[in-house]
Amino acid sequence: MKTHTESEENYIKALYHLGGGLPVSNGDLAQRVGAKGSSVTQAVKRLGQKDLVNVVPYKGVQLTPQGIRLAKSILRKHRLWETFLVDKLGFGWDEVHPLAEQLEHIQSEELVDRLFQFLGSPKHDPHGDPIPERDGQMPPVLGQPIGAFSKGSEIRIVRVEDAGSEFFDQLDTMNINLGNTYEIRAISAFDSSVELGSSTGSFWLSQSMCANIYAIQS
Amino acid sequence: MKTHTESEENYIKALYHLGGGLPVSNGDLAQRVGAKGSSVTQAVKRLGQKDLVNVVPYKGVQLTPQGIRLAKSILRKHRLWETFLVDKLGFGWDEVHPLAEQLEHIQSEELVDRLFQFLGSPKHDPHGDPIPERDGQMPPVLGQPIGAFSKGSEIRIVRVEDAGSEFFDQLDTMNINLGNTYEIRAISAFDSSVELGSSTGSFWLSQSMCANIYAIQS
DNA sequence: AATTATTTTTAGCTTTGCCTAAAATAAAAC
DNA sequence: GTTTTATTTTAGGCAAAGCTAAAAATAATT
Ligand SMILES: [Mn+2]
Ligand SMILES: [Mn+2]
Ligand SMILES: [Mn+2]
Ligand SMILES: [Mn+2]
Repeated sequence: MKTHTESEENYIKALYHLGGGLPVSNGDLAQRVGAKGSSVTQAVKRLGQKDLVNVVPYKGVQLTPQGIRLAKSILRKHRLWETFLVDKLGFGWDEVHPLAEQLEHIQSEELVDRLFQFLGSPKHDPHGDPIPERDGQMPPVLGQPIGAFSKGSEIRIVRVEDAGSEFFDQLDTMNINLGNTYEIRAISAFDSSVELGSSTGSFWLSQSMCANIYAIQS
Repeated sequence: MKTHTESEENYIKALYHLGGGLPVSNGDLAQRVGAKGSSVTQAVKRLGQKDLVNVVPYKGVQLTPQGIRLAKSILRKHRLWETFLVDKLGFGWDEVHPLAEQLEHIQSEELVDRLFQFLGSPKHDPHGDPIPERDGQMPPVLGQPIGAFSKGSEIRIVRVEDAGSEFFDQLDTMNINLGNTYEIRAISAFDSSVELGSSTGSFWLSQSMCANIYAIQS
């Protein structure tokens, strides 16, 4: 198991996020990692030499099985650190991403294993995203967008999309957290907004908000 | 408050360790960071441009006040992470240094502050080394080498030198830990080894071991 | 003081990783 | 089926960070 640079790991993670094993275009990758297309061209060339990706010029880049393994191990670290930051250090879930972006590159199998144990062997991170297992297996991606439920459903929030800090601020303002349960009281025929009810009252959620909040029947 | 590369930070930390603010020779610095002299020459030139050091060619390199501030902040992070790894994740004190060497470069004031709190505002790390305060103040460097105490003294182990993994292994084998208390039962006139006694029995410590273990009268 | 030995710097090269601008290719429009 | 547009790759630069080998400066010995 070789050692990789931070840049390389960020490319691998971006590729996994965009394609999950399928080919990704130069442009999309450039956008994701925040670099110019020309930089991406040479970056993936280097990754190809390390057998982490397959490159077909003008066509696209694709993770190899080893690349996928690496991507998952980085994602595992990222989400474990996010869990640590929120559960143990009390960070807000909107603050942890950039920090995990750094911490995910710390190299130590032992550290990851111990962190995993210390956190109580979590299956999902503070946003409800699945934390890859040690062997690469992925826990289920939980929930459906709130808009998918019908009136009268009892639901529990299990996941939120990473839709930017304004979105997280809105969640905090509305006191919406993972684990909260609501009843779907009404669905607007006009703008598809949804009225959620709980013991403490009820409130309306815009269609945009609903699309980024995932729940399961409870 | 600019952002620095990992390499730069390692140079700054090495300079602080070697000179603590006083001039350091190119050779000593090269040895410490594990690079060749020529690499060091340009590295310190870069650091000089950032006003972190003063360089006098052929004479030596010296940390500026800003350099010292930075060095302390890195040391603070290093020792806080070591404390985390030992206290919370159960690592042995011989294993944590290389990991802290990576973690010390994570950039976030907020993270350091929260970690500090989470660990119970520690003043010393798992080896008994002082953890710099937020403002740069240094807690006292505790203890004297065991060889400095006289027969009959009641002592408590408060610090150990970082003298390599074999040293730590020996400590573990002998079950010597920070906080342990002993009575000095005898001091060999032949080889300066020391007999330490406790409720569970007694044992002899070589002069080399004694020189790397620090204690206070208790 | 002159010579030798050590240390430090310079010069020149390499790799990673990013950039801009120009050329080449693929996709879309006419 | 050309022509135009968009995407991708090449070419050429630059900075950080390391290296080796040669030159220069300092320190140590005769
Ligand atoms: Mn990252
Ligand atoms: Mn997450
Ligand atoms: Mn380090
Ligand atoms: Mn320490």
